[in-house]
Amino acid sequence: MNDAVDLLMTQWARERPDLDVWPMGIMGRISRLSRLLDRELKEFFAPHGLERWEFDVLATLRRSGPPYELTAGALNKAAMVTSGAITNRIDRMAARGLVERIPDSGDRRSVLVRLTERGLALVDEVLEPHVANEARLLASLDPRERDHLAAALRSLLASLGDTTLG
Amino acid sequence: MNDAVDLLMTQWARERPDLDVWPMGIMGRISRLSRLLDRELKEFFAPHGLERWEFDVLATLRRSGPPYELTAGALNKAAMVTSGAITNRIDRMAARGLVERIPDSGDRRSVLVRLTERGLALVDEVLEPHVANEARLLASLDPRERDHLAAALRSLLASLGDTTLG
DNA sequence: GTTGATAATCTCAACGTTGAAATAACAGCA
DNA sequence: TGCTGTTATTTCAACGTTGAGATTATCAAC
Repeated sequence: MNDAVDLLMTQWARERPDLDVWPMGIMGRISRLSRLLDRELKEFFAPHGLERWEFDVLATLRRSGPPYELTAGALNKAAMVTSGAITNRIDRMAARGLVERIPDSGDRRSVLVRLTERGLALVDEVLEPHVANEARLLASLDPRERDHLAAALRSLLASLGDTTLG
Repeated sequence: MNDAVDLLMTQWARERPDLDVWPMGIMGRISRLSRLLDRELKEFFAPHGLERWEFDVLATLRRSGPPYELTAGALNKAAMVTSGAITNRIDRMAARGLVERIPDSGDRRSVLVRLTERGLALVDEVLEPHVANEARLLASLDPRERDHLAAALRSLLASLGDTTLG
């Protein structure tokens, strides 16, 4: 089965036969997959009244365990966005009552962001169907392929230095 | 070697042992890789005076072959963005003299976007080092791993219906 | 205890995308 | 020829992020 990147590479082979564009076979696919999958997740979360970035923040706090709080800095590293973006996200989510800002008694420069009861209930309600939806999107891979794919991606991520969540 | 997604999945295993979150091992990695690689490409193009989206448009036109022109619609499908984004991109690139708008004599609703000499020269100058930079980013994978990874990603992309460039 | 360097967050203007509405042109057909 | 439905592009306000600077707090060394 061919995909859009095969077509793209065929075009390069014709136009620039002097170049071996093999890296595009991986880079191009990661980029296109990321866009396609983002769209799917957006569609999934919309009926739940959530933006994807909101779910990401909720999930990051949820999986950190009780008391479901992290500093703003930890959140922005986990989300791979800038500090300005996290301030903005926390503002909006606090306005919706999903998280609350708590002063960090240990370090007054820091702000702790804590899941409210409402935020906790929402993420726990959405989590299982979300994972099921992700499984649906990956259903074309059999279990062996999944493991190999995850392993290859892990090795690439680690080689690029992505070894901590913040 | 572990990566950030291993940590994330460990947290879920502790907090929600009832759920098998295996899909995150693939979805999370594609998402994080896409961000990391985007940053790297941005850094690569900056010294060449190019934004990543500019290079994408130039490359799409270049690989389509002489006369290096495509409709605005073909460009927005290839770039996976909306029509509004493409109008904006063409405006800016035309202002920089990298592309020009040509009326489509066959269909007056369409606009053909054509690489200028300057745009052609620029993309041909940047292409080889760009591919070399991509190869550097993927250098941790040996040739067999590359092929397997590309094949798994192709199969996933194709299963999601990404089989044409526009 | 003051100084200087570092760190965490917030602020805000610039940027680019989205999504929907507007405009213009095509195609088929009565 | 005149309708009707569809397609291609542009327009534009709303949205969220970036990137840099401002603010406030910490820490180590003097």
